[in-house]
Amino acid sequence: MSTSSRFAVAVHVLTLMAWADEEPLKSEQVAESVNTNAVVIRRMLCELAESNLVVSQTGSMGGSKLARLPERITLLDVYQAVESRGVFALHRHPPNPDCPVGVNIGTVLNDVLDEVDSAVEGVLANMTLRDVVSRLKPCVSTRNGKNVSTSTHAKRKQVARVQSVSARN
Amino acid sequence: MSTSSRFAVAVHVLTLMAWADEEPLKSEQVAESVNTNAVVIRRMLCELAESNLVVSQTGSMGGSKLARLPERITLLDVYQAVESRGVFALHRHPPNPDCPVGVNIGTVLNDVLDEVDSAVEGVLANMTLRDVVSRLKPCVSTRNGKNVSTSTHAKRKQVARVQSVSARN
DNA sequence: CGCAACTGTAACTATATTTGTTACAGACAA
DNA sequence: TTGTCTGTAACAAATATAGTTACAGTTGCG
Repeated sequence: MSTSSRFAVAVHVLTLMAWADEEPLKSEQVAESVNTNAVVIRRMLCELAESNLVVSQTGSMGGSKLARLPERITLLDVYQAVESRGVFALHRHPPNPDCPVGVNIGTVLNDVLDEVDSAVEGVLANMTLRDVVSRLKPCVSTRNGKNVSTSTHAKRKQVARVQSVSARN
Repeated sequence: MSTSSRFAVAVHVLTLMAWADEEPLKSEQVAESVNTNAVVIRRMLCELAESNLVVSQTGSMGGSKLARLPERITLLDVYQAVESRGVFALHRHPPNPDCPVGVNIGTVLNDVLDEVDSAVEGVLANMTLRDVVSRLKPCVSTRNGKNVSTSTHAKRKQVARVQSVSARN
């Protein structure tokens, strides 16, 4: 369904910043954790900055940090900052207006899709970045020593997620 | 987010069949209402048949119809038949396992994304094809005379949906 | 000042996924 | 046995996301 990992990456990025506390992070550092190119991160940081979730500083000693405390950033904020469209799309081309079903199905579908979107938003509104960090902490052993390598990319339930298995060059 | 209209088209197709009652519809007829190519429809009908939502018959006088009554087909059935992945995707490439956040964010995200998926499924499970048809009927004037051309493809809320405005060739 | 370290952004390329098309084998009713 | 359909392969087109290179503009500091 979704072919984009924008939400996942955005949460990852902001979690890094919450984890780093007030220390500004450089796009290069973030890119290393996310395992992607720094420009990809900077692009996303711009979007997050437009939604006032992060603040960035240019120049030497620059970097980005959260614009407010992690408990004041919900995953809904993140979602709205980086995903422009709703969960489902309507027809690529408008259906046939001469068909009694075709002419009206869009209206009905819109209602359904709005309900779906609201449900998603409801879930995301109930979790903050602070919650994410809390859920993260217990995994990272006791903060000293090396971290226990829990199987991160386990498949969720039986649904196949878009997730490349390939290691990078 | 979703770049696919599979769910919308599938609901459209099945609604046509519910509307047609027991009369088998030809892929060509369905394609005309959906405003696409008949092969696209046949492909989707195969998926719907695999999930036992429709039955098709080859040969002359063939066509497809619902495999059971519209009130016994939920939109969740439709969703599961045509959308293979969950609402959000994880990272394309696994995050850096040497980073305390990177190594664990996947686990946390999986939990969140599962919650989202469940919410979506909950909404879809509560609506049947029969409901869709009922919501459709009031729009189609009184079944005689010409249908009132309600603005079908209105944008939902303020979110931009993937929806081409272009008329076809 | 002038350099070095960063961000912001444009312009591409590479990948992935969905949709549209043409073509044809096989099923089936009359 | 012929004409009408479905099933499906094979491929082109369209769309969207992600990755890359390049460079202008900011900022801190010697």
